[in-house]
Amino acid sequence: MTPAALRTELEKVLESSVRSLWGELIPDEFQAGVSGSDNLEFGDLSCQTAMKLARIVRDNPRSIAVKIVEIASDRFEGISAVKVDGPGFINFTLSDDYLASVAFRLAFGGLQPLLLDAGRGREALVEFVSSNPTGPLTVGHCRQAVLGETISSLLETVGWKVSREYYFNDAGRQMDLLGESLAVRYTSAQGDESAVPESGYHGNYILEWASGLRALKGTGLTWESDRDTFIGFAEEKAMEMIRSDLSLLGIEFDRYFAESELIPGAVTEAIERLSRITVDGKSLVYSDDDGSEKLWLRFTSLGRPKDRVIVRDNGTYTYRMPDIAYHIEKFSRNYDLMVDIFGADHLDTSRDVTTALEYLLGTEEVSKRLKVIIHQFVTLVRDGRKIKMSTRSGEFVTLRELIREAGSADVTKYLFLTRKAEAHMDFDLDLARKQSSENPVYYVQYAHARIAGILRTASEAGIVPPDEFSGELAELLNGKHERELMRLLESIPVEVAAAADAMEPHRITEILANLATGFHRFYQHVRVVDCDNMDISAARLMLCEACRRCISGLLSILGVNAPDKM
RNA sequence: GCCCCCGUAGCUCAGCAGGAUAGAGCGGCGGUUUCCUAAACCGUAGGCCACACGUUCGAGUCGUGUCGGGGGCACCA
Repeated sequence: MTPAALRTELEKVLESSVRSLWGELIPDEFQAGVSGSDNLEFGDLSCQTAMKLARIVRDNPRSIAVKIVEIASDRFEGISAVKVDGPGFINFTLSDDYLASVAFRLAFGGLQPLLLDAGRGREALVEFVSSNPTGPLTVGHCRQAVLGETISSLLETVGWKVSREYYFNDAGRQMDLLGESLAVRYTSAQGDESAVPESGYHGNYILEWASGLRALKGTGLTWESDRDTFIGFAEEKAMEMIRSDLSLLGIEFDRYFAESELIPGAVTEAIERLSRITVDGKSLVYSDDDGSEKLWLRFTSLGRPKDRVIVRDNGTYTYRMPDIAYHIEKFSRNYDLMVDIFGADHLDTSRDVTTALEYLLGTEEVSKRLKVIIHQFVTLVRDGRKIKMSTRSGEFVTLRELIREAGSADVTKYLFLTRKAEAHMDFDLDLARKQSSENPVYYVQYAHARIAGILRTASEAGIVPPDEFSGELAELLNGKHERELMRLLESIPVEVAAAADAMEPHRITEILANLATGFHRFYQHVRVVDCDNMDISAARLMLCEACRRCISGLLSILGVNAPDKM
């Protein structure tokens, strides 16, 4: 039985007991929740349902709890003791046999087979980074890249089939500016910056592109007659740069989706669909009376704060419109779940897009299938001071520089994932560089390396973990420290599934830290390799292996190495 | 102007669908290595969970308001 199944089973037994006791008093939606207890004296699992039932069945919670336990107690599986405590908590103690069997399964099959198969057979599309090809990725993109990748692999771990997609704008004004910035650098022999348009791109990487372009095409190109060459070359170089930045984090996208694929067909169609919708007798799309091509979307009729321009005077689209078309396209691909990961600067836009989609596709459809995660920005801290960043001016810290300064991609990824997405984050470079106990990555990796060391020593001593589960194995592990560790291991699949469900990867770093602490404590109190007690050594070795596989499995969700030596 | 996030130990932050005595790391103080990695472990001090009101058997958690801090938003994307 998996930890998830045990809890579900327990809840079912409790629910059916409650219904058989109080029948029609109990509402249809009633559920008996079982959760972990944080205090050992209250057992391993706990149910608070008696308190919630007090008012419905007009009895005191304690006597309700006692009644439930009386009729249900012989139907609990994997439970060795049930007790009513305090005001009416029902507390369960997990049986030694069950705990040892979970550890055994972890040791031999790893974490994944024990996870709730929440995503089985379903497909998800995760869109992230989606930075325009105008230069190297920055610190902000780095946080998003790490979040998106980790959410993707977290979903995969619980059984989803995940596609990672990168949407980029290759058709807008920014690409013109980029091309022009390149043209200026290309034309002036020293790559004189003064001529670069003020709102253009000033980064030094454009100098390298310029000399690359001169090497390839000579010096005869001009911005006036070779616009497409400049823009095309810049885009190609920028995408190269971005892919290589992403590879530093071990990220590969399944698809790069270009905005130009949607223009004009899909966008025109989306505008038509929107203009057919009327709210309070007025079409959602309207134009000014001056005869220009400009079109507005009447967001105020949809409960949004402002109407927005969707087509400019010159016939080009503002950001929102292709994005709406892109989302319609994504919905048509029939994913069960679409996740958008955006920075805080996209909040307003993203809500507009979501609102428009709700009117086009139905509110329920959108809220069921689209999940938008907005993450707050990162501030870099170096020598105790915050660093200012801005992309267009060229004063920014790139993802590449960040990883180099932090010391490794592992540290960078892990530190980003110690905060929840929606919290502002100070990334402390000085802390990242410290190879000491202050740095949480090393704490976890050290636990893994320690276990690997034990396994090496054990194998030299000829001790191997048992290859099948038996009641004797559980008896060998009935010590206090063994039990505590098994209890911790047992809770991990449930917590990982919950983290995946909530799409909150920062919980994984929490779980890892707890697991590392649990193991270090065990290690301190219990000697594993002992040639005078081969049976007990083998059993304890199995526990070590279970820990090791959990740690490496969780680290691999984060894309972080699990070293065998440090 | 509109919107978002945060306010929990000296510092950086967890706290999973409201539950039993509020947690971790770092820093402080005091301990633990004839033994599988001391990058570890154990103990200890340190909290009106910003404030007020409300919802209820019960609030760090939910609601409203106040105060304080951070950030975002334009026919850029």
